[in-house]
Amino acid sequence: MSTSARSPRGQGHLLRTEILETTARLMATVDEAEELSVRAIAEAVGKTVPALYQHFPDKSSLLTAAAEHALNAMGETIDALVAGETDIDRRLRTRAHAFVDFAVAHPVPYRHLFMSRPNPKSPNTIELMMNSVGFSGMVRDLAEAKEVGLMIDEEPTDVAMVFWTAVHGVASLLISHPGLAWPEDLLERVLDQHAYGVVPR
Amino acid sequence: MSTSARSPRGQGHLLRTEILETTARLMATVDEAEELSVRAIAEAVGKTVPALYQHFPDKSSLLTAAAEHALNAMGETIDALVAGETDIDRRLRTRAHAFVDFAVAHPVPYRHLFMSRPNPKSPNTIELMMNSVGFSGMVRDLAEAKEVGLMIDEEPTDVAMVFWTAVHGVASLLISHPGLAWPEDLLERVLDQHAYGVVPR
DNA sequence: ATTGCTAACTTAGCGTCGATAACTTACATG
DNA sequence: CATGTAAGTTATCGACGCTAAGTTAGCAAT
Repeated sequence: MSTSARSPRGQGHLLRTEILETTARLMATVDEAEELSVRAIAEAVGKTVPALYQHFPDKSSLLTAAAEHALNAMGETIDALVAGETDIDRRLRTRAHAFVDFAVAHPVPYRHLFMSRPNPKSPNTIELMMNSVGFSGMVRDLAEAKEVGLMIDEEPTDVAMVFWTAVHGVASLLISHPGLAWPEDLLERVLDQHAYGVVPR
Repeated sequence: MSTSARSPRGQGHLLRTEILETTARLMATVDEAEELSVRAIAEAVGKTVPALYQHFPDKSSLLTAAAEHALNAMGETIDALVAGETDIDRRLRTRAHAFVDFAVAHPVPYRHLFMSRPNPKSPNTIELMMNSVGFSGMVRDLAEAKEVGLMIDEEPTDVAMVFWTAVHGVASLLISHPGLAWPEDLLERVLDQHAYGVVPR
């Protein structure tokens, strides 16, 4: 087994970062996170399997941690996109689109984070999402919309959760069943229905 | 290995039914369909592993076929519930509730059918759902709503897909993250938002 | 009644996997 | 220079999906 050089004393945590980056990279080469074997990851990193288990309690936790990297990147993307947008409605739609775009572009981490059974040894992925994906920003937008009279009198947090539930539904179906004849602009339709409803005004 | 009697000549397909029923039963004892091992299923059936592989090309197809049984049962439940309901709005809400109730009550088959990567060797699960879960009935309801002026001028099939996307989002999140602080009556909120929107009237 | 054919299985085993106990080696510190 | 311990490796366990090859039971034709 060809292994890379050992880290200097006290720098063992460097390996952790390398494991995460390598795993995140390998995720893009596969259809489902679980398809990655610990052995394959270890070989790509240049270490042996037990070396990985010194940094992560089990395979699932490793995959979750690697997927978080991608998630955080999405959070920053959304923040950047929304920063230049003053219109509240546009801001909310931008968030939704960025989220679905991320899911479709990175189905492996998305599926592992939001569509798999949560691993009790890993942090709760929904809380993760709320902290990293600008959920609080979304709540803020909705609160502002309510103040300006653009939203009905509901709790912004509740509306945000309902909103995100639907957006997740879109992402989830697009990922699980690509190539299916979804209505064109499914997301826009979902957003419109959430905004105006289907009962005639 | 204690195996059961061999089927009479030409009745080998009897085993297939028994495998499916046993697998469906075992699914309720586990947190995820993939946790069931082919060996465990074979033992519960009272046959050996290769006997199972004469009826299903691989493990995933076996699990899918077993999950369909439960799905069809749900379809019949929905039909029965809806039959006695004349109000269109109530009928659509009944469908949604029955669907989510099924998902929460049978998370293992639901997850396998709608939240896993589709197996090319198995029938498309979304089409399965559309045929078995009263999707066409839902489209009919929406068309009727449109005729009576209860729904805006949109294609009923498209609206049904958007509608179902959101309902699936609810089911998916309730399953993947139970015990989380979802808004009480999350589904009712989703349905209301779809009906009336969040933009004040 | 015996033989042959084939459906309905079983035996045995391959390669892979996640995980771990037990050992080794390099290095900072006294 | 001795030594403790961080940072790894070696070797292995039990379970898994799957399959090639062998076996047995029952019906059909002679």
